[in-house]
Amino acid sequence: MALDRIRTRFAPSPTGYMHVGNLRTALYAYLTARKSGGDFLLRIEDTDQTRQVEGATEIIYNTLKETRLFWDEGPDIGGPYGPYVQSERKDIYKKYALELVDMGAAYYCFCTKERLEEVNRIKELSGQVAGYDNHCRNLSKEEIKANLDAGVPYVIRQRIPDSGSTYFDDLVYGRIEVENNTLDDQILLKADGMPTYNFANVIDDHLMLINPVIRGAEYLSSAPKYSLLYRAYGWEIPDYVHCPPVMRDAQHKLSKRHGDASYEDLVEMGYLKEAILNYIALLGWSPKSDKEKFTLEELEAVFDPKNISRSPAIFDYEKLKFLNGEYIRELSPEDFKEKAMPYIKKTVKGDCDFDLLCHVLQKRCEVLGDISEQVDFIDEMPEYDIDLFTSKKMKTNPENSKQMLNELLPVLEGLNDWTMDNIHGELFKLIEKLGVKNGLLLYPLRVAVSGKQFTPGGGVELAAVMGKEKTIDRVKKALVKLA
RNA sequence: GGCCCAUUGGUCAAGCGGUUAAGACGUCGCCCUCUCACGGCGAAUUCAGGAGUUCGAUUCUCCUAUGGGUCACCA
Repeated sequence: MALDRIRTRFAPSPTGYMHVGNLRTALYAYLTARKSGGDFLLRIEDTDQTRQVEGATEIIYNTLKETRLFWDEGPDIGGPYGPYVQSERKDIYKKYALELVDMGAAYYCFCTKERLEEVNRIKELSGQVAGYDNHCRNLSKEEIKANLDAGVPYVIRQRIPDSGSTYFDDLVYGRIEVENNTLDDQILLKADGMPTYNFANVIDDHLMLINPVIRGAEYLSSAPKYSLLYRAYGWEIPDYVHCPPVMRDAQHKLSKRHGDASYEDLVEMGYLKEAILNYIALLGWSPKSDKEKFTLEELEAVFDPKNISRSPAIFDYEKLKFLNGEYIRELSPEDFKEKAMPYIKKTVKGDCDFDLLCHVLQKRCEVLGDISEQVDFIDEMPEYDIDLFTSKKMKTNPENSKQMLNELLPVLEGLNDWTMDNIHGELFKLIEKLGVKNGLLLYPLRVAVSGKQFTPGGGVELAAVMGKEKTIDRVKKALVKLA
């Protein structure tokens, strides 16, 4: 349609958290704009006065900033088409609604909620489809004036043509056309003077020169009504990009209300922002190549809304984890340490070689949140059974473990410069002297020092991480246990 | 229920009339290895079903099934 400048918008309603599906929609809108050097704007849809949530807008700002989805126009930075908060645009909607009434494309409706409920109840009983019965469609001018003068509360409804059909074009779904008689005379302006989403989005998107309009697929079925509105005003109908939902499983959408993680939750669990963004970009969209790892900048270059999928995508934590692991492994040792330390500190209050610990941890960490448990043996020796010394693969058992521990204890005690290289050197000399396999000596050391089946790092590494005193102490205790 | 949309391995997906039906995650096996992991190699698993159209359908059409969305003074 309009081939002018690409302008997209992210228009969340402030609910108090960032939904993963919403974030993806924001991402797609952002990318679509950036790809073509267009504008990306932020608009807050807060027309439901009953659902105001304290601090909700801040969360939206923060999430977008954290993920580097910077906007060119928005409530905080302004812009030529403001205000960008719908509740501040009340007068604008009213003006346009009245204009519609004048044109005959909308009308005053004085029906009470009670009446509407009654109508729907009766319709349901008789097996009819719910919906407005057009009761106020043809009130006389006098009736309307009398009601208005008497201060009877009213809403303004869209007058849908009785016949004909309406279509719109979607970049991912193609052209969708429906019969007008399946459409309802929806409310445009509520009794409190606020517009409904169905009205506000049309006015705002037009006034803010938005094209294409990118949003969730739940609006697919109301889009024809919007076309009717655009047409009534003589405005150009924008192109649409409807994004399929992100699902928890085959039949449920991802939803915070049902316990699914929001963006903030994922971050708290220890997922990296870059990994989250990368993953959700791939949920319902795919590049024309095998490439899967993308920076935001790379996405900006290759993204094309035409490649968005038409079917719902199930959110797969396994894949997110994998991707997160990839991002973690790419971190510089310094960055990893900075991110990992808070999680390490949850279970390690004492001292140890944190640099070395981080070094061994980085390769074994998919989600930062797992770290706490991975290092929980460092401060305090866990209870363990001597069966742990038995490893078929290492050919160890409590008996030979005891032997080996007895062999390595004096070696460790005699070591003055407690570095990983030295420990490694001395122990391997011993291995050679004894003529045994590495594992036979080292596996028991690892168990003695950690009391765990799996640990980040082997015996030598753990000994180096924990220090001489603690290592020797634990080896001695293991010997007592094995006696 | 009406209307709209969708349907390729367990998951994300490529494909756009002729392919050995990519790739990734996950799973399994092997190698590496002082555990686990990382890394390397390999394997198994898919076109929802049925009619058409066509020399030929995963690709086009229709029907069925299944799933989703929507029918609010919520967005």
